[in-house]
Amino acid sequence: MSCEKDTAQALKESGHRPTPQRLLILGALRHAGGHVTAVEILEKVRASYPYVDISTVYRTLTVLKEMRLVTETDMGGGESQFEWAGGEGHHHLVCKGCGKVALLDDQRMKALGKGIMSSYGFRADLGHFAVFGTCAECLKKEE
Amino acid sequence: MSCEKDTAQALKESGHRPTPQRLLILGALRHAGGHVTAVEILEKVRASYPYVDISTVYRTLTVLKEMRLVTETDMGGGESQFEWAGGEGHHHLVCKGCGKVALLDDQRMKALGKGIMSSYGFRADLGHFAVFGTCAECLKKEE
DNA sequence: CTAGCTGCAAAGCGTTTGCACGATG
DNA sequence: CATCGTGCAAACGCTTTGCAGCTAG
Repeated sequence: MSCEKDTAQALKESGHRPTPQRLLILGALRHAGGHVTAVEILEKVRASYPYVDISTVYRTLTVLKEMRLVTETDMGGGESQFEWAGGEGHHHLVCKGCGKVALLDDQRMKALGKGIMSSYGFRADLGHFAVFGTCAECLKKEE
Repeated sequence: MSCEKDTAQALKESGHRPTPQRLLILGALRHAGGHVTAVEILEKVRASYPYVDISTVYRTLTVLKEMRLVTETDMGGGESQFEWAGGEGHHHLVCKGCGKVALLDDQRMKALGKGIMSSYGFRADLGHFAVFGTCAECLKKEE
């Protein structure tokens, strides 16, 4: 796979060492295909490299966030969710009632971002967004 | 002021006792005119009633959230922000660069909420929302 | 050789919980 | 008087930090 090389290169160029731990963490993030918590990353990485520490995961995530390769989102439950920043932005409708998470199409958010930019000159970081509320099912139950 | 009586009434009706601590916490929230953290509430309350504990603040906030008198928002910094749910909804543009917070008008968000409802049947809780990004000033600096 | 990175352990932070005492209706 | 609420202290979960040893350039 060439992607491992690419990210190794990216790390080097920004003055960081491409250690095995970092590459494994990167791999875990890329193959997750969605959000993962720091602990989930740890578990995935430990499958092939058992002596990795949670602090290394956090430190690596900090580096990757600085490089804008990874995004962090707080979805309300105390733990942060991390995600590979490669794909198209996508957003979440988090139901406060049942905890289910649905996806929200990107179009609507892009339009919002454009509007904010033209009105305020503020570049909204809408690559990954969580909207809280109540889903259709729980709305029914409320009555 | 009649508002104290009103909230005392509201507490009673939902089966909770209007204790002095609760009324003080309510007052602190109402007079804050914006977001406050649990600790800020504690400090305000202690000014007139020194032996209040942070756990009481949290417990009261839980009750008030259930009664929908108060909203909670996570603005990224680890601490939650609480706010009196009386006024019009308002939203925040939080700059990741300088940490400044600007206001975003409600109209745009209301439109978003309507769209989400009609497409997904999901009632978005957009009463108080935080959008992260980069402000105009920091965008300039980036170059 | 001299950075930088790691694992381990311990601390930090906001928040929650167990418990006995006190206040409320 | 039975219940609910409180203060205190301790625990909690996620994240960060200090430190000594190791590793890569």
